[in-house]
Amino acid sequence: MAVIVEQEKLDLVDDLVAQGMVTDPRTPKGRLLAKAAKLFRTKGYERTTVRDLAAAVGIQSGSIFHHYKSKEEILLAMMKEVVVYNTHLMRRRLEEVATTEQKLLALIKCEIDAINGVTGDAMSVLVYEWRSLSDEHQTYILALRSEYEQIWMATLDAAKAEGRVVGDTFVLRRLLTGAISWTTTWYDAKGPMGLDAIAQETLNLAIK
Amino acid sequence: MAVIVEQEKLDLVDDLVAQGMVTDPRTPKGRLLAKAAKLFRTKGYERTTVRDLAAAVGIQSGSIFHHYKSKEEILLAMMKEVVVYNTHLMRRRLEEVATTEQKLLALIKCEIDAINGVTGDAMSVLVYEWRSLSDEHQTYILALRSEYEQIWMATLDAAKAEGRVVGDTFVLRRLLTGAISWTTTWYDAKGPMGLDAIAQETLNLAIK
DNA sequence: AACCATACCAAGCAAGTGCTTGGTTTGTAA
DNA sequence: TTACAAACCAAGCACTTGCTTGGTATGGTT
Repeated sequence: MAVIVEQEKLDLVDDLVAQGMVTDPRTPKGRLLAKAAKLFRTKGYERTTVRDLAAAVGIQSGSIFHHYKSKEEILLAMMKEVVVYNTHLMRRRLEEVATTEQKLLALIKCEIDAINGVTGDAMSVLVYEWRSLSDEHQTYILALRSEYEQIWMATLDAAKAEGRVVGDTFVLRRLLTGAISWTTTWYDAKGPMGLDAIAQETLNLAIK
Repeated sequence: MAVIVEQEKLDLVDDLVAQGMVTDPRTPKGRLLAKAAKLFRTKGYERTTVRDLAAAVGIQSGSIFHHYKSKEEILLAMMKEVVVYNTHLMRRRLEEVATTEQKLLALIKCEIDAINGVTGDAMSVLVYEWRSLSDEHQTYILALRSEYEQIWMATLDAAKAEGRVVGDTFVLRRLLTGAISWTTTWYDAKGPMGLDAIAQETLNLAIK
């Protein structure tokens, strides 16, 4: 089962690579992006120099600019691709379940997975480093995320209509965003609690 | 009533200033610290230069180092003082109520207030810029926060004992931390929803 | 064999960074 | 008036930053 799920993710990556929506992680450019995500997450974007990036992939600092024309473009590409990938993944996962409660759990699982799984580095960067983008790039990423957010709101509103949610769904979504984003700071893959358990506890907060 | 509450805060500041635990905001050093908090929050610590800080308070960049011996020491002092202040404030507020539910609401209100009120700049910096501290200073601030966290855990455990909380209190605290911290990114003082209303919604998530 | 895009190197530049230094002003208290 | 600490200036140093330039190596295609 877990293998099937993982296979689904790989297929999705290949799909998106074929459509030119994300960078192939097996190319030098893709490996640079992955290393950059890891460094930006642990050290922060500003504290990470292009020399750090170059050293991490084993090239000269100037060679970075063969792949990206500026440091900020690396940040932008990273954020763009992680949003695209997780929006597509979420859509697929939603189609696999029927009830509103299951859909809500699916959304929560997706987001917890996104920020603690393979895309965790890029997601953390997306959440915590957006101020390092130029104003126009911030606006661009925000627009990209709007589709993702609409899916969330539709599901929460459905749950509200069924009486499973009390209070304002708008506020609820933002409280959940914070709660889930924050897991990146404390979740320990080697700890006793798995991601599914955390997702279940989060769902318990959201619904009655 | 609001006036009394505000007066209580001012008295607390004076107390802590008298004890040498926080910097008097009416001194040049204190004003520098406040401006630094605002800049660090909006631009980020790394993106804010000592020349930015100096310009904000109207002095030369070199004069910064008369007050603090390094840029990082400003960050450290800011974090230290905001933790001390809010821990003391939380203690006072807890003494004013009796039931566990009231205590929990008091904690939530305190934290939401801390991150969106007068100490909001410094609190946001505390939450989102801790990676810019050296390792030993990170450890130091973490230790400072432990008392604060113990108060939270004691209250959540009491609520759990009363059957008002389901699930693990440890996880609950971290989910709440994230939810509340994140409000800094979306709360709008001019918006329709007040801080008390947000606190109430947050409490509704936490307890049955 | 000729071509060409991809990936990279070696060297360095212009701008900006945190911080230092030696000296000056200002307010306060003896 | 004198004494002195707090607050600040003017100038600049040593270093790091993102990025540029002109060129080279490699592997696949025609």
